[in-house]
Amino acid sequence: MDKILDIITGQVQDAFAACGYDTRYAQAGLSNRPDLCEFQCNGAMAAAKAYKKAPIAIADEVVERLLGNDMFETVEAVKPGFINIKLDRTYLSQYVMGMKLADKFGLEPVKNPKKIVIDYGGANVAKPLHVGHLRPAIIGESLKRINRYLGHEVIGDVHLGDWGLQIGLVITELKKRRPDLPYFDETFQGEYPKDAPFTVSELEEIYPAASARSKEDEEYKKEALLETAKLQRGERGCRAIWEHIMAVSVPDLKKNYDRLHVTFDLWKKESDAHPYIPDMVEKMKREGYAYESEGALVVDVKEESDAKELPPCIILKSDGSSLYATTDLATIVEREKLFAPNHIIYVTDKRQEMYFTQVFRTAYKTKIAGENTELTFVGHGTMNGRDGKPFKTRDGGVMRLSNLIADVEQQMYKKIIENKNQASEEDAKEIAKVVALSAIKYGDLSNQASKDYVFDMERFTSFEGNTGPYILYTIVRIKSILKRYGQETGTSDSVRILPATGESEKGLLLQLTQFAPTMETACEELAPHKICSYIYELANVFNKFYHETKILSEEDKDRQASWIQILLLTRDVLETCIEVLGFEAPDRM
RNA sequence: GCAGCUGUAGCUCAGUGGAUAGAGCAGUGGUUUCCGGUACCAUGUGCGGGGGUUCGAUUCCCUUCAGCUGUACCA
Repeated sequence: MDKILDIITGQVQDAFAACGYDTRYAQAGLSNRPDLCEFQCNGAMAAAKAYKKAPIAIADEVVERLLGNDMFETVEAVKPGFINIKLDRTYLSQYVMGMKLADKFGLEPVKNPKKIVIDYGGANVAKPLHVGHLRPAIIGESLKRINRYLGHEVIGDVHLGDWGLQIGLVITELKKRRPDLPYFDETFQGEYPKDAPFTVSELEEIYPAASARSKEDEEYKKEALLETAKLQRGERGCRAIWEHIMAVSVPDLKKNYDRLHVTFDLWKKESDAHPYIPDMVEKMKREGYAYESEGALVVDVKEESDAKELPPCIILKSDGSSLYATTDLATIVEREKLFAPNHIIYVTDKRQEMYFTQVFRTAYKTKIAGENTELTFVGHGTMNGRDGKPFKTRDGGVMRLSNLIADVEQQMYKKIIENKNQASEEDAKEIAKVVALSAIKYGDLSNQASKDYVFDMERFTSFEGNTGPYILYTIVRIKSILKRYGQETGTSDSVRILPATGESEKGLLLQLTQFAPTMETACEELAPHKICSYIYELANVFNKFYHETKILSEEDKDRQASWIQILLLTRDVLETCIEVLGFEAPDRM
């Protein structure tokens, strides 16, 4: 379906053209003065200079042409030169009916579907997921769903960190604690044990301990670097420990991501890029891109236009081992080979922006990434506590993701129990999980990804205000009415939407028409928060309508049936939106 | 030092080259038979400061102040 704004703009363009004005002045937009109109065109003011006429005179001429167009209820020129438009109610109701019958509510699939890889895990094996992993997971998941909804082919990749220093640290610490293990005996020739010498929780304790010690103890850190290099060279004992770490850690990570309804199509990891490294490095050297500097192998990425000094991109450390950039670049090699994507999107902390600038430039310069492979960095801000500082536990430690989720679920459970709407305690627990997820995800996604935000448990779990639970509440309320009415699905032959009578009803219909443009914008700008503000508005305008309209007791059955259709559409649009945001609504709460 | 980001109401956040800059929370006061009142309605001396471009700037440019972040072998 054509978008309503495009249709209006088309009409206005015709009018501009008929008056002898350039149609580029005819762009219509949503009104920023809802008290005056629904749509507006400001082009007369811009045109005034070019045509040396008073803006209001131009607006008057154009309006003259638009009067009598049955698409519009009113069209008027207002000083200094605004053209204000209200949509005809019959036209609007027909348009909304069209939305209801169309696939995806009339959203046109993208003309050129792209193959997109989204890299948004950022999790490291051997480390539990903590609150810092929340944002990339939530944002990336939503970007994946949005792009997919628009018709792109999207591959979500967790891209685990399993090849860096953190593994060396774990090996080193394990060696200190259990020197007797066969992995550390270089003369050992037999088979290593099948079971890991640690559990998940032990592993989760080992890493932080090792990390802390390496910051104080130079020798210890050197050893860890050595072990990392050994692992990357494929040394048997290190390799075996690495396998144990993977076996213990990956299922646990999956479990935690599942809990967030974050799913990946690929569980690739840094080590998967390892086989591509030698050839890649060789090629960079051969073609003259890479050279040795201060012992390391680097590629220059400076450009004339740079306002600041950009350090070269380090391809290999001076000890010959690979690092973050090595595997990221080799991963691009792999992705080009396996998928030949049009676009790779990285969702990580915004503090890594400069690093990704280096990697992207290196990738293009060395032709690892083709000219048609777009590389995009989506940097997200930090989740802070109420004090405005990075979110911590009460004693100042790093908050585990699972604990955070459990806290929110607990909070929701308390609220839901108070309602006494649930059949059983079991139901209440299930519902609490669903609502808690909406609180966490909506709380995150309703902020611009690039900005820091404050995680406020009280606010996010509230059923009032701009929150996930409020959105869910609205959906549940609609479902409840539909259930009582006895129609929870719409069949195409029953769709009849009458022209709106009240203002709140018209407002609801108008808001519904903005579904497609909102989705498109959110996709283009990689901005899930725009969907949040859209559904928040939609929920508001629905609740206003609901409050003014007694649906179930309406005696005019045609009118009532029409309202039911609007309710069905509103419910479906809301549910589609939260689906692409990455959460769902219960049937009651 | 250099570079980048941020600065909007008491708090948390939207927003746009245009007409009176919006929400939520908190506060206050309301809402005939309530389809879920976890709702709805009313109520607000705010775009860090200063220049510039423009018919028009919170939005674009310059400058200045404040906070945060980054700045070669961590990821």
